[in-house]
Amino acid sequence: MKQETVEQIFRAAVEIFAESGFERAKMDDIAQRAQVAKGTIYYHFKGKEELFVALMNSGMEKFTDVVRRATEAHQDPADQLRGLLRAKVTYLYHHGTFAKLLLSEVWGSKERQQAFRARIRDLVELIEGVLRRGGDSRFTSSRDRLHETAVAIFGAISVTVLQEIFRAEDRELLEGDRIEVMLDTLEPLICGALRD
Amino acid sequence: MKQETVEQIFRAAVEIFAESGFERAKMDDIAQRAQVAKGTIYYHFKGKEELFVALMNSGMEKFTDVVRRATEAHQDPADQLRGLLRAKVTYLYHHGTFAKLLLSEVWGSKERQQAFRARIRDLVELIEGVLRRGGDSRFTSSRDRLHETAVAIFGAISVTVLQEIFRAEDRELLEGDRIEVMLDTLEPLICGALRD
Amino acid sequence: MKQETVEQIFRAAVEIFAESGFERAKMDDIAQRAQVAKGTIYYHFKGKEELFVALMNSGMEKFTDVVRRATEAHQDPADQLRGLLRAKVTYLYHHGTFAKLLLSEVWGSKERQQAFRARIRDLVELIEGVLRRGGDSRFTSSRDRLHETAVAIFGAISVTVLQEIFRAEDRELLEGDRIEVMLDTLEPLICGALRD
Amino acid sequence: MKQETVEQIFRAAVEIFAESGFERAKMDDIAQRAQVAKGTIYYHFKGKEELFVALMNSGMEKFTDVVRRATEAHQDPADQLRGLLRAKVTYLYHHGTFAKLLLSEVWGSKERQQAFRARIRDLVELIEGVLRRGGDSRFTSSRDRLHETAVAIFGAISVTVLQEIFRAEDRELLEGDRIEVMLDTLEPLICGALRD
DNA sequence: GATGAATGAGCCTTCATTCAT
DNA sequence: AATGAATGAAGGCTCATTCAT
Repeated sequence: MKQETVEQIFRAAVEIFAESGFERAKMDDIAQRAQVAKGTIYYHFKGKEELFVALMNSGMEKFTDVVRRATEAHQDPADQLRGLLRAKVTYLYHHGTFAKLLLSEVWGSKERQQAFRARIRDLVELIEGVLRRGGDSRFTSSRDRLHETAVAIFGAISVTVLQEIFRAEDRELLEGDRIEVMLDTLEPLICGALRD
Repeated sequence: MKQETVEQIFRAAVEIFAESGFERAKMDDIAQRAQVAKGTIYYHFKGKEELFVALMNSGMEKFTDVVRRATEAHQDPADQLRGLLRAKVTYLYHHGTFAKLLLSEVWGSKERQQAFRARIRDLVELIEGVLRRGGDSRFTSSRDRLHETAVAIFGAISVTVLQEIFRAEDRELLEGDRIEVMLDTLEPLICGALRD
Repeated sequence: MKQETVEQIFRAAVEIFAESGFERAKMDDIAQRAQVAKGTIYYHFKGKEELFVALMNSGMEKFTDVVRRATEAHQDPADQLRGLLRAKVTYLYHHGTFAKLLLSEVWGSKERQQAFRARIRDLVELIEGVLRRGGDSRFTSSRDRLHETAVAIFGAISVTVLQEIFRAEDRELLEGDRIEVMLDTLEPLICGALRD
Repeated sequence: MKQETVEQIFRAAVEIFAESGFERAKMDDIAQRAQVAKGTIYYHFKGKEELFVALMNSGMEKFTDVVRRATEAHQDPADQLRGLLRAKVTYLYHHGTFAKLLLSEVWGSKERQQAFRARIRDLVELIEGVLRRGGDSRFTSSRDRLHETAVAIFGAISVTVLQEIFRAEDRELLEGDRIEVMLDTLEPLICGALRD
């Protein structure tokens, strides 16, 4: 069993889905990009939906892992938050194709999207955990709104990176130092959450 | 010329588009909900795309107006920011259908979506303006990252409200006081932007 | 609303379904034969299945009506049975396309086929009624097996006609007097049912 | 050369074909039920069609043999007819899966189906032979319609049994004495053919 | 202004068959 | 002998759009 084939399909699928969104993405295009016959996709995945879900789960898992590791590399909650921030921004900026999917295909009531949101919750909880540990060592008035705060931070980061990605696409270049600009922008905003 | 007919179509379209997203929304359904023949829609709009764009422009205009008025009702930048925040949160929470569209249909490279992003820029610039006025009165290191900060704030607010909307839908109720919770959560985060 | 279009589709569908059976029949072919766009079929019928069922119901209704009228034209049970026999044989022989469907698409457990069988039951009950009236006037040992007898008669007639139809197709001609041969063959067999 | 493998495929194929009919039957399902890889089927049979034909021939052969033996066990034509009747009814009732195929896959103009009909002709000729011998001993007006009569008898028996099978499936039980009921029903009908 | 029947390109999915191992 | 991954032609169904009335 060529694990390779599945890999090819996976890679092609991320690209096509990201370029066109779930609805407009054509199985034909995915097959073509993967250099595989259309039937081959259906040999490995039950259908478009399943392929997408598999993709998202795998993507979110990788993403969350990277962010989690960057977080756990530090002890101090403030450092953790900064590590998390940098990891998330960097990852999303360098996986623009995934970043677009992240914000465009989550919303909606279909199962697929609900499953997606469930995976995002893991990430939000990661943020929440850091905030909680940060808040323990000091007094925090928002102790009971940690979850909401984590969501807001998640949104701030995601939207900021996405907007930078579109900016870069318009100018047809990805500047490395834009990451630093985003970090400088987001850090004060977000780290305020530990001080309140 | 019945302006009424166009109104009916408009109202139906917002609902259908919000329920299903642009791609899944069917002209048939819009026609049915508007109690109009399908051909009638095409008599008034060039096509699905145009109908959607018209909708978005009108929606964004109303939305931006409300937020702008709430901002300009105050003098002090901090009050302005708080006013803007409350207005945006309240509006989005009460126009969940519009809120969903806002975050799900902006991303993508199609003209329609780019046009949409252009309208969002107005809103972001509104935020940016407040930040600028707030920063003028003090020294701010992020003076040159006002735009990025505004985007981040926009994202934080939008995602927070959207997540609350889904939460409410899961529990099948819209609690009024959730707005206060969101405000309490977002205010410290966002207003930090004035203090940095 | 052109009732005509539906008629065209109907006529084309009977032909195609009869030629190829339900499974092999292609919507494309039906559309082509009906000189209608494929979408038009779907505008009038929910799908292949529904089209087929509509067809069958309409076909069986017409068929049963003809047979019923031929039966009720007589008073004496024996005459009724002969009338029924002649009507059924003649109708099936002249509607070979329908006759084929009758025996090839009834068997199977799908809903469609069960619905079909339900319609056949009407016909069988018609036969059963004649047998009952015929049996009342004499003593009949098979009084309690009237239904089974009716089914057997139904089978004898249907299979006989169908075999003649294939015979005719092989020889590429439909001989009118074959009907008389079939009647002469079936009458003694079937009318025996009244005498037992 | 494992004859066993072919046996497994054969057994699985009968089941699947009977459950779904030729068209809906999937090679995948046959392979799965036979606990064999799909390729294996193609190693032993040229394709779906050939597999089915092999099946039908083998099935019809077995069936005809049973019926023939039951017929030849008697001397008197009337006894032969009764023996034939009992054998056919019993066999079909106990091989419901085969019985369904018998009536659903014969009709149609495809080679496969014509080949099938040729095999059925053997059976019909068996009946015809009995009738001829029966008629020899007496005077029979239907002497020249023996073939047609045999076909009618074939149809009466087959349809009756099939209808009983479906009845049994609906009630989810196979009653042994239903066979006697069918025999009691069919005997008078059929044996009349000898007396006319 | 409004209608709704008709259109047909487009897309997802199925499945018999092949073939390298 | 047997396998099962890969294939691709085929077919059912959708839906935005058109147009005669």
